[in-house]
Amino acid sequence: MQDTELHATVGERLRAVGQRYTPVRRAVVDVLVATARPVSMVELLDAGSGLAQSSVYRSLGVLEEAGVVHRMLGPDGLARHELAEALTEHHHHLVCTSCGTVEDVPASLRLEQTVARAVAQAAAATGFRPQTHRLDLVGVCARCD
Amino acid sequence: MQDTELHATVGERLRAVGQRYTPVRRAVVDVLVATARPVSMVELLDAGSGLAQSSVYRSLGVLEEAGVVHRMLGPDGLARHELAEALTEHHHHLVCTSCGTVEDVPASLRLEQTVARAVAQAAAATGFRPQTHRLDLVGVCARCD
DNA sequence: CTCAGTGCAAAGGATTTGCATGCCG
DNA sequence: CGGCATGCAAATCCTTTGCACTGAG
Repeated sequence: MQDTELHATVGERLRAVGQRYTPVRRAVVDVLVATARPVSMVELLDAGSGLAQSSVYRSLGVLEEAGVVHRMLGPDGLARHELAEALTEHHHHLVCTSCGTVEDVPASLRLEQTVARAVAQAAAATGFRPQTHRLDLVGVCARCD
Repeated sequence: MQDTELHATVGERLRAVGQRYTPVRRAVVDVLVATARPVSMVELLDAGSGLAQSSVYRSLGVLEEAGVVHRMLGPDGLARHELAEALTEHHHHLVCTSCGTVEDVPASLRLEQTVARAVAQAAAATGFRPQTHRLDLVGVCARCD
């Protein structure tokens, strides 16, 4: 997706939930687009020049409600944010237990099909209503190894 | 695994890392065994009669280092602990976005094989050294639905 | 003018740590 | 005896919230 198009989509989604696409929110989205992996608050504050911490937290909250960003928790317990899959594509994570970094890895079709089957099975057996799934590969990244 | 046997194994693992199997640690393990799903700190403190919060945190830390318990973070950002898979068996999680509860679901052989393939692929492509993986099905549990 | 967005500072909440005590080895 | 485990309380750290200011509509 082109950046221009993406920003337009983000704007639409925000308006859809009665929110505006403000400078801070745009700055946050820009960082997320540029990084293309779940980023921590520290990274966001470093990258987005001069943003107030609370504003970033609030922007992320709004963007999350709008379905634009997705929040996850890294192995260190710190929150990480990335663009929602609706704006990127379904992927999984390589979680480094050494440095805490989380990288994206594209999902394979075959794997997804199998997961879908497992999901359906679990749902049928337990009454659980699945919404999405997460597959994280936990280990040590090339840089720490 | 029998409880007796399990406690013996836990004791061994602790000694292997130069730690003792103390009353508090045993109490914590007892709760984890009885619950058979990731439990929050609150649940641990409620279940384990009269344990000091800090002691439980410290015990969990030691047990984690010994490879006896596994720590994860629920959708609410609160830590949850369960027995490590070496002491139970490989399984996945049903994560309820409504109440934050995490339930276990056994892993299917077929799924595991596919995942293993995906893991190997990712490792080869990125230099990532995988140690384990997590598959969480996120949705709403039967009780909240 | 009105109201949402922003920044700063203070509050909140889970987790960690310092320190004194008690127990096991 | 010596050292680790424990409990209590204080300290940390990430995150959230209160409040006043600013800018867009």
